[in-house]
Amino acid sequence: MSHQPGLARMASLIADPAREAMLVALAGGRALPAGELAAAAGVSAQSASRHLHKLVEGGLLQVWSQGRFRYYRIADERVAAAIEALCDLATRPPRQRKRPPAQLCFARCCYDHLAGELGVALADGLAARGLVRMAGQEARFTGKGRAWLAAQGIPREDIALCMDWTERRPHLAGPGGRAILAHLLDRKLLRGADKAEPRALALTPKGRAWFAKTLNRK
Amino acid sequence: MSHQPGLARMASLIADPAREAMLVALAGGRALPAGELAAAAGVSAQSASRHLHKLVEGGLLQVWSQGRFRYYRIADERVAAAIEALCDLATRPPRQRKRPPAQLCFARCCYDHLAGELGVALADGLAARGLVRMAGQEARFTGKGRAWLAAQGIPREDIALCMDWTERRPHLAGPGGRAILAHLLDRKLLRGADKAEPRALALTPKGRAWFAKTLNRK
DNA sequence: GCGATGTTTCACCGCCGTGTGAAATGTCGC
DNA sequence: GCGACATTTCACACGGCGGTGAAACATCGC
Repeated sequence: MSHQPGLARMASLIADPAREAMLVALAGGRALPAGELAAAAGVSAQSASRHLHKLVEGGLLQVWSQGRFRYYRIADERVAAAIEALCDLATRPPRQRKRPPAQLCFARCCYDHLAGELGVALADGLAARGLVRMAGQEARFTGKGRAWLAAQGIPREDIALCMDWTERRPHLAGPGGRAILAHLLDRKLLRGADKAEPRALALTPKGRAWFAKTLNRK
Repeated sequence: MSHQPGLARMASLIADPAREAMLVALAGGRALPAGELAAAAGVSAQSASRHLHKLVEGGLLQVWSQGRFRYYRIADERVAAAIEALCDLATRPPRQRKRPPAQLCFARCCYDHLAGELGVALADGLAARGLVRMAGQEARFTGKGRAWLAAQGIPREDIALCMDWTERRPHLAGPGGRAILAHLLDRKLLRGADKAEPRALALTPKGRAWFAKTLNRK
């Protein structure tokens, strides 16, 4: 548990509306005196002074005294990059929903077989146990695999590989993949996760136990 | 003054030690249940629940219910990028001093002429007033420029351009640049800014007035 | 020198956010 | 169904942080 206390500390420096306004005002790279920054942030000179002191102490700003003026500026490009990244986050709502719901990432139907994290994990687990052999775009059950199918009561069919949309790794498809998904649904190891999203699948309690046994056992 | 209140809001979401620990624990991309995140952050389950709720509401995390467990994960790559940028900031101290002091950025001697922001501003200002014509790596005084030199009492010399180290833009160099700097120092419009840094220059009060007049007037 | 201006320091107050304990909700194993 | 477990909700008290006013400090123009 090696903490990185600095992360929260840096964030807390930006987490104030007045300091945010100052940093945004300085984002162009120009140096501005304390008074202008106070006006930009809409706070009194005293408040601004303390805010600026904190930002300098935290290494976000550099200060440069010139006569009775004190010019503040962004310390370096990394500070600007962090501010930009947070700005990107803050103005993100439109894209926020573009990402597929987490349910679809975890487990879903891909045409007629199991995809998502669970589908990839199943393919990996069966391969790790030597039940399936994967080579390039091809896959087939080994002898052990055929015995396992029989023990599970899953009809033996040819399997293929399908590149996963969210995981970018292959999962089991083809007639064999269809048979496995049918088996999982039939034995109520999987169920529909959401009425509004018919492709999303969720594990049942029995299903979790089955996957734990199937994937974890050496 | 178009605020971007979201920036401070996003930062405040990260600005808590417990939430920082949670985000760091999730930074690998894996999804973890609330209990594990509570343990990772070293807080009680109630506190963790509220922290996680805030992170989800703020769009930093996505939650996915599976039975009595609730799995949380980083919402998307942009969140990860922002966290990484802040982490970069937090672990930056060694490099912090690598950047040239602000004094050197503002005004300094470059061999024998004026460089830094002030040098670039002077070159731009003279060009904008039609006193200097810049073309590629070449520069020369115009007729108006020669009159201005005479009025200032600066001897007329050929000028060259020098690419600025910090500004990445050209400033005036060569014999003319040297004469200008000598004039500015001689009339006490500029002075040494720091004993420890002989190249750093600072404006005197008179110098500020002179630059304001020289640069701002149409 | 003097007043004016830009900036900082100090002490005080109010508020928001967090931790905590008790209790409610939803889900699993039996 | 019942107890166990993971998680959430609620109400409350504490602490820290920011805003404000008064005053000190530094510098410029004259």
